[in-house]
Amino acid sequence: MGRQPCCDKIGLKRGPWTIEEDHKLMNFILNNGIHCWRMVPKLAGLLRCGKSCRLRWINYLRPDLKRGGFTEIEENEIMQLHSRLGNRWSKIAAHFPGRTDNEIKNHWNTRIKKRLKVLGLDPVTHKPFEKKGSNGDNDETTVESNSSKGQEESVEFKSSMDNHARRDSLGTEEKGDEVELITMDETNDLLNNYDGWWGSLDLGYSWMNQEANTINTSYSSSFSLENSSNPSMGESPSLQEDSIQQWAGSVDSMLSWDGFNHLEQDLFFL
DNA sequence: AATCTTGTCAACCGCGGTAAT
DNA sequence: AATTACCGCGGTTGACAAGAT
Repeated sequence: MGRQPCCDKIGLKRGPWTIEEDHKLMNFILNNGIHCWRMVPKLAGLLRCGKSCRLRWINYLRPDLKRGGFTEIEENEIMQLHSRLGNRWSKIAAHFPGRTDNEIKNHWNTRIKKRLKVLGLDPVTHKPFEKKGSNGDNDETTVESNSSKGQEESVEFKSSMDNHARRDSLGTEEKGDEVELITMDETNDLLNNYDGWWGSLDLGYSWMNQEANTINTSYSSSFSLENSSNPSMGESPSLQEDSIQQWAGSVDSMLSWDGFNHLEQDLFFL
């Protein structure tokens, strides 16, 4: 019955991608576009599953990717969007051309989340923590302004994040996807708080982000495309041919993506 | 200098919705 | 209509690097 299996999954390579594999995948997509991910590894001569190829393309090889650290503006926007959308990273990423959901998710989990905690804000609800006891451990709950409604909202939000089905029941419209976590007044307070604590957080942060911004800008000017949408399923390869060829030229001139990445990181932390 | 701890991020896993048969 | 695979998403893991001891 049903469909044919995409691959037998036997003898498929896993783990980090090599430069050679990257080039094979890039060359294939540049020449053929993407019509069906399950066919990509076969046609490109890769011992990977289509899923792995898709992930590698989206998160690393895509020509319109914006690399480097997040700017303060971007981080603020991520927090604002997260307060509205929750952990729907793909929705959040849609607001940041050149950024991947994985990148934003990682940044959230490794940086922003911790900063919120340091400031006594619950990364899930974006509201202040209330210490349950005086033992100083992480046993924290969220303050809900003595509002039972607020408690319900908080609980609902948490469960909604755990329930995948809910995310799709909200509809495809952007507005429909937004979780009503907090009221508009609360949102304004939240944004004001963000402005306040971002300004006072760490003194070195602003210049660090400026550095990152500079690098991002210079990188983007070299590699970003006028049309930032990536060649995707069902899209004609010719749509972005010029841009992609331009990008491909740039890629070929690099020793490797990894090499460039490390160079960029070195510059970033100078 | 060696070891341990912490931070970062690429890649994988598993799930739900959708499409193909 | 039922079954099965594909796609996209979010959660999690593990390798590596950097910093601390």
